[in-house]
Amino acid sequence: MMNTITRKEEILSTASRLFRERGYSAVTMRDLAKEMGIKAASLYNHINSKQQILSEIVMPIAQQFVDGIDAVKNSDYRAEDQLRQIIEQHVILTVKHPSCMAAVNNDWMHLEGNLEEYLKMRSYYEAIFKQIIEDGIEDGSLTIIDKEVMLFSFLSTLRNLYLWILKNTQRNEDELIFALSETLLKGVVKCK
Amino acid sequence: MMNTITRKEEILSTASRLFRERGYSAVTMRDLAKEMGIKAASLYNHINSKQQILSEIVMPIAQQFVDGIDAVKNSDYRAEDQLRQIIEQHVILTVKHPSCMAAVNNDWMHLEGNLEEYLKMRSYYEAIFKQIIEDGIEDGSLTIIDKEVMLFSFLSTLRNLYLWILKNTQRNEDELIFALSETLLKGVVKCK
DNA sequence: AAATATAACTAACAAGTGTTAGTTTTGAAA
DNA sequence: TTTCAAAACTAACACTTGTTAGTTATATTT
Repeated sequence: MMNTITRKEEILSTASRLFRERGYSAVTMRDLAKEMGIKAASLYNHINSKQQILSEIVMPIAQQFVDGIDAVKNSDYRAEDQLRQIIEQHVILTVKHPSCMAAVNNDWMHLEGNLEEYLKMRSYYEAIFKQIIEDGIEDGSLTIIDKEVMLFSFLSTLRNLYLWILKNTQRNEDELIFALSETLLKGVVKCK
Repeated sequence: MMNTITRKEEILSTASRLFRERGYSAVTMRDLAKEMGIKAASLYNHINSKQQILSEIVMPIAQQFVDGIDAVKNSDYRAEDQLRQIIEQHVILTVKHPSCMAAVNNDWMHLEGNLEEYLKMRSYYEAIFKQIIEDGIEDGSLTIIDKEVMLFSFLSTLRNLYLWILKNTQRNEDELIFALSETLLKGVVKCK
């Protein structure tokens, strides 16, 4: 039980970086191998297919998001704070796996065996997110102009987070969580 | 001077749809041809290369965004309303060309001859956007927690707009502009 | 009807694709 | 030092890629 990085993990992390830079289809097994200093055929000692690489990058992250939003939804916080927790969860997972997040957002359509399962998880995540928004409307803490637009705006910003994190590596995680929560929840115009 | 759709325009619009659905690299010239009911070689009577198709989809839209934000910046409106105009411009352009917007966002890295030019336009656009935000801070209309995060959040939502528009074809354009402006500018939490 | 330009076609190319089979190297356990 | 499994290698496969050359069909103009 050691903490060493296996060759397979190395493949997954190199692949996720290349997928982010060029997209899944534009990365060949020879590209990936060259980046690791080996030959393409050698990759198959560790993985079964290119498809499997994508699945192993995307699916575990998708599962973590589903588990995370379930935990938030089942917590005793009020809706407004549940939204803050969702933001926090996004920041934490994205800081940990920025390139995997890119694949989740941009390369999911190239999943084959897991496509249906992935889409179900995605719908489920959005449905719970929407329920939390509706809870907030009901308890009176949210002024929603349009709850669909709000959901869309939150998800857009959160799904793009990996780009922000790759460009601003130096900045503090807690600061980001705070700034994002304030910006998304309270907006940017001074209250009158 | 007729208003008929040329075969080349047909190629560009079919290609942009396929690029949106599968990504540039995953769409072959044979896929594109089959979608149009012809053979791949026939495409070359109208275009010079696959690369050129991508350029002709991405570059004109990028140019329109640059021109548009210049017009906004040079207008006499106050910063807060300039932000509303940027949102409006995004909605209008995205409703008109949703699949092109997808290519601008997701396939720009596969530009070859125009990559540098594209990146310059993108940087320029973001710089002007940032200036408008700074104007708003200076004139006191914006309470900015973090202006970088604000810029990021706005751009993330606006760049994803094509997804919203493709899913909500029935909804009114002006309604969307209003809802987006309110959500992004004023946030979602009730003012105290 | 003849001529012409446009746009389709078939066939093929050279290069690149994911993947497999079989072989050699490597490095730790015996 | 020998043994042996893990992981690298070379070579090749069947297929797909963007693109070109040369030819035929289509439809408009003369």
